[in-house]
Amino acid sequence: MNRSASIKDVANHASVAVGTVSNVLNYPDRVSQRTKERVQRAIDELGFVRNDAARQLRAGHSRTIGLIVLDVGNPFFTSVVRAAEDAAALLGSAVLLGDSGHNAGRESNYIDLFQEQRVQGLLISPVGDITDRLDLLRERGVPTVLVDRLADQTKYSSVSVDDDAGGYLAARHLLDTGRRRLAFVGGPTSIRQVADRLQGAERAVEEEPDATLEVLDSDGQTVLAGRSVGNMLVKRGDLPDGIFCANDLLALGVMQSLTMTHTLRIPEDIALIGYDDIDFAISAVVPLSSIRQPTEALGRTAIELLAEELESDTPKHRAVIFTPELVVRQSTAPAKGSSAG
Amino acid sequence: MNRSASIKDVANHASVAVGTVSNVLNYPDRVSQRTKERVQRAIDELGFVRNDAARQLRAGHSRTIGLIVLDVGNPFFTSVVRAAEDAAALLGSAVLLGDSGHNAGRESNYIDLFQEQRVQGLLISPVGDITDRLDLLRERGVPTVLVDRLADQTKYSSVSVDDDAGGYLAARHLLDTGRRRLAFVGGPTSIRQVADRLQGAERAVEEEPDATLEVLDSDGQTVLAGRSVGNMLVKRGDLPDGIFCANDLLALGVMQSLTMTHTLRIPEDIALIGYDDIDFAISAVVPLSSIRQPTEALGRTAIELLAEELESDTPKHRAVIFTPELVVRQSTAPAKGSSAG
DNA sequence: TCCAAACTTTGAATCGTTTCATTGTTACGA
DNA sequence: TCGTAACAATGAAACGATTCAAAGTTTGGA
Repeated sequence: MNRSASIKDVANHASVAVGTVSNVLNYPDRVSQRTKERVQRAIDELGFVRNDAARQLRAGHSRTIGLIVLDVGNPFFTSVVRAAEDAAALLGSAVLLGDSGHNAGRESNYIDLFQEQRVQGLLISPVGDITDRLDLLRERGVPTVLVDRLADQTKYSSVSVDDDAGGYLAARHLLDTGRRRLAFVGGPTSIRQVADRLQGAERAVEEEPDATLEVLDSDGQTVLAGRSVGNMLVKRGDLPDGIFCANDLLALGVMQSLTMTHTLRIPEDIALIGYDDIDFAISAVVPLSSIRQPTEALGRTAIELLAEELESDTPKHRAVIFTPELVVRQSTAPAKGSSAG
Repeated sequence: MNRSASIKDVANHASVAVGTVSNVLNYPDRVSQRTKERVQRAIDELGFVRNDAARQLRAGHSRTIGLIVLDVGNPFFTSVVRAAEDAAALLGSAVLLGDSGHNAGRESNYIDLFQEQRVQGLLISPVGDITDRLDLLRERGVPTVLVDRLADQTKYSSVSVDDDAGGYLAARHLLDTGRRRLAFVGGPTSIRQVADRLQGAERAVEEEPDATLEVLDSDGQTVLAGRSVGNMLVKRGDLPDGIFCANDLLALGVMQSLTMTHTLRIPEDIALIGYDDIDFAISAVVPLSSIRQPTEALGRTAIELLAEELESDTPKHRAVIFTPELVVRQSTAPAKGSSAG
């Protein structure tokens, strides 16, 4: 209804010039105590709130950073988002969050929106290969940092996690606790993350001459898919003694089907390790060992890399790759008296 | 680096007036085909992108709606957010998302930010009682709709879910499937939602003279808390034949501890029903019956109520209360030949 | 050929803030 | 009393898009 108060209204009400009000807001040291108080009172009485659009128009840029993730519902991204928000707050910037939901159309809409908002920069976990679009952004002076995706380092900075190392960690842990007949359960290896984790696991297994690794395909990355694989194993017999699942949901499914038999025990008969360390991992029937990704570091570092690009004019990009972390719980406790290492 | 192109640059490049460029963008029908094409070419060549700050300054308001939720990681809110975004898109507005994380400070920061952004309106699931703050917003002409919280209808519109009805649904379902010795497992009843669900359950139990309801307090709303309660029950003996948990995590915990004994069967010996219908409910060892909240409807309706307030000058508020829905799965299958209803 | 109506295009004014050159004020030593 | 340095306050210009009254152009009937 009644248009909100402007800096001009405040100036009139306090009987000062608009420039003075602006100084009170932005450079309090330049203003005398008396004036400051008078202006402050006017601000309070009128309930004045800065109009960010006008600020931004004058400044030529906003104080916001765009962040587009593939799925806010995914704990991995939720955690990244939170860390990014906190890191951005330290720089005095706010984060505009967009959820593409793995949908290129939504992703594109958010990029449009953020461009119109003149965000300072963009953090994005892209749906597909949108380097063309990002190249354009770069030309327009919108620096971009790729999240959870390795980038052409001559063009972009990026933060990602070394999935090969994660796979190695998981398999190595199974081997270290005495297991030798390993199985890898994962969705289609066309998913880069799955392929990398498998590759890392193979690398570990090759270090032990007497160890083997069987690859079991799963129909998706869900609890139900894991349960099918588990049921298949139980029916088939000839069980592995250590199972590495490409994510925790699969692992929980496998755990359900194995424990449902009431004859197989975890970890005594079969050790089980997942990936992602979701909240549920610790509360599984048998607490699930897992590989934790440093999500907070991802979010924080993404903002820091963006800040670097904003500060320097020399376009020097960096690809920061984090190493995931092994989280040991009961599901991989050593089988026999062998030392836990 | 190179300041991005303005509408003036486009006008020069196409040899037309700025007003014409604006018309091409906003009222294409007013512009001749020839001119339109010329302007469009200039736009493409210069890579012109509208400056939203300038638009907004002129328009006096933004085309964004603020949405502050308690926890984006919570599937309940994730779903609400998504629905709100889609509904807002239909109105040509974008949603600015803020995650208060149950923290009043963060919440306040977001309100400040959104006010500076001159959002058209605010949807909020408030941390505590911030009606003072919201009253101020209302005076300043920022309509607010409360989400998942019943509001003073003379002042605000709100969307919420009837937890009493949900509790009734759950308990009634246990009774309908032949159970008579019921137990309610929930965190502190100081949480309104928990208290309401319990109250609804009590209402249902009172309808059956031979039914009883035992209330079991839990230490929080987690899987682990549920497991403690389950373990306690198993140790104690004298088991109920139907358990209603105030949320699915508790129910999954209870399920774990009961099935771990390998002597109790769900649903034959004890039926179990949760609340929220999280993704995991369907993939539990025994698929979990639950109460589903209409999250999409919540998000959509919140936006619609806001739109109503924006359109009419008469401040007429509405409190829309949704009724949750029973989702029957195996965990509450009828105990004995009794008809499933 | 002329006129009026319909259609196009123009460009100055406006939104609210920040910036900054200019003007005004104060304090103090000479 | 004067001069000047330090400090305060002023207000016009600028940012980029939209609006709208006014001016310009086209069309077609008389």
